[in-house]
Amino acid sequence: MATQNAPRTARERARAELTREIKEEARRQLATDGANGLSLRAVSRELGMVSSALYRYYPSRDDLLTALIIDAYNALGEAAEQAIAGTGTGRIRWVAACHAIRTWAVAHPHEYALIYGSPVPGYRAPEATIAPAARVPLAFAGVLAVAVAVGEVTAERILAAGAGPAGEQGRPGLGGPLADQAAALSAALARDAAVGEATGAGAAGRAVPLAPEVPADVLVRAVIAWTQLFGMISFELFGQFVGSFEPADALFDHGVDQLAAFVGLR
Amino acid sequence: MATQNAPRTARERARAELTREIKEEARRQLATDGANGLSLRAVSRELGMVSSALYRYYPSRDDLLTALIIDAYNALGEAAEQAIAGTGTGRIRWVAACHAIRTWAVAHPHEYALIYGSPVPGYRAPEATIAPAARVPLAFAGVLAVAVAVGEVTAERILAAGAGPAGEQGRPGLGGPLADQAAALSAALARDAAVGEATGAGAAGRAVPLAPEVPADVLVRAVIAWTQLFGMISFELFGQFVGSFEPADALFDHGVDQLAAFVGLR
DNA sequence: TGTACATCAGTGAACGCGCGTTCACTGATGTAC
DNA sequence: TGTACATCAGTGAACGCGCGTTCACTGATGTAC
Repeated sequence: MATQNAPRTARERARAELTREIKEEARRQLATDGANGLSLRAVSRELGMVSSALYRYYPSRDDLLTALIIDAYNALGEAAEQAIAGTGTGRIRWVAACHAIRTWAVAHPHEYALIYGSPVPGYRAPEATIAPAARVPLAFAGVLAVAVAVGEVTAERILAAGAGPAGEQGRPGLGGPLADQAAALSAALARDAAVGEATGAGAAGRAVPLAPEVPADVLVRAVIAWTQLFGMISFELFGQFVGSFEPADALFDHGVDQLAAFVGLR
Repeated sequence: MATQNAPRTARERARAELTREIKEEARRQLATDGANGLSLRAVSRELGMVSSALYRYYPSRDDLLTALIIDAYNALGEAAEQAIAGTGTGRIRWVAACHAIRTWAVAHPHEYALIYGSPVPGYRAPEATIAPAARVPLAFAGVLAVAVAVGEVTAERILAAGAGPAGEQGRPGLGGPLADQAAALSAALARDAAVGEATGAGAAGRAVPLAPEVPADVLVRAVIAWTQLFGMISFELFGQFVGSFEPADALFDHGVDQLAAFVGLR
């Protein structure tokens, strides 16, 4: 989508400002009442305007929710991208991205819940959310692609020898001390991986594979690490660690480290 | 808590039956409207009774929700326990539990969301949910404890040599080809692990460590695998895989296998 | 076995509440000439 | 620079809705003697 033009008139400036304030207040309500408790009336009340005035800005409650979702995906995506932007080895960048994601999530637990928690019943995410949602997976895939290109993925963790452009299948061939751990990919899984881990294309149809140079089994390991990252954050934020691993800092640091190694990053 | 006595009188039978029906209908509504949409009025309407009648069974909406949460935890816990009950190596039992958990989650996505999704805002889980919530982690810990006892955890993955009762600390000592992967635990993490991974004691205060014979670093790896398992299931059910790894069967099988190896189970 | 009383399930009306959304309106801001 | 008209932001009243919970009540079921 094209970038918003800078507001020219006073009206446009006021509109941009109020749009910002509406979302800000809505986020505040998200924190106290959750996504289902988000109410146009409450937002307008808090802003000192009449509820019907909000309809000049968002045609319905769901549209406001969509705006919040998009903002959240973008904020998280940007956090990850910025963490990666600095120099460093693939592993350092990977780990930095993981930490940036957690930091954002801990700072914005309700926005995190909005995008990674249980779906809001009755709400169907429109296509406009797809691209922002893809930023995080794309960021990880980018790190991986570079790391593979410059030889920063430990060879012994890539099975099936050459594995080439990872297309058809990554068959055993085994070898190395990690044999049992690095099981061969099933045909179905190799196919999924070949299509591209992190396209995020979703409803819009499958997009191009984004990291075709990354061997399928490395890509699959990255996906596993990706799910672990968000599993850990969700457990932390949603209270599954209460009484055991809390605060979760030490566990998180260790887990991220372990899974970076698991992916093969050095 | 003591087991419910079998109903003696017709009244008691009718009450047990209606209680069951109320929860059944409530679960149905959970599936269509989510936890926040659960309404006593709607439930009673569907059961052909007046809304106030429900208050003979549950003193408030939140109490009904609590009952559903407890049921869900118990159902999931039982699924895991039964999968484990069969004979087999530690690894086979571990993997079977993972699959049983996913199967249940896929079959009951809304109950899964209730217990592992974003917390219901304004709802505070009472203590009665703690024990049922602990069943799954306890089940995994049990598998692990047995596996360690009978020597089914691959030695090279246990660092710090003897590591003994895992109490004080699991210090490096490194060795083996997995050196970089099996990083030393930080002091904080070793302490957490020593207290016991899966007590689930939560608000009730920390319970006894449940697997003191399991080396701390193995326990921590198990926790990492545990978070990965639920991360993968949540991504599948909450729609993060849309367009890429769907259906997620192949990815799930592979991930579970990889992380069982990661834990050290053979 | 039969009666008297206590317990309990379910009724129906009512309370007070907040919600999303529509609509005809007023008055301020912006634009074309 | 000044006027005439068009655009747009915000108002206030109203619509119809569903919710949780309370309360005094009726009538059926269970219990003690």
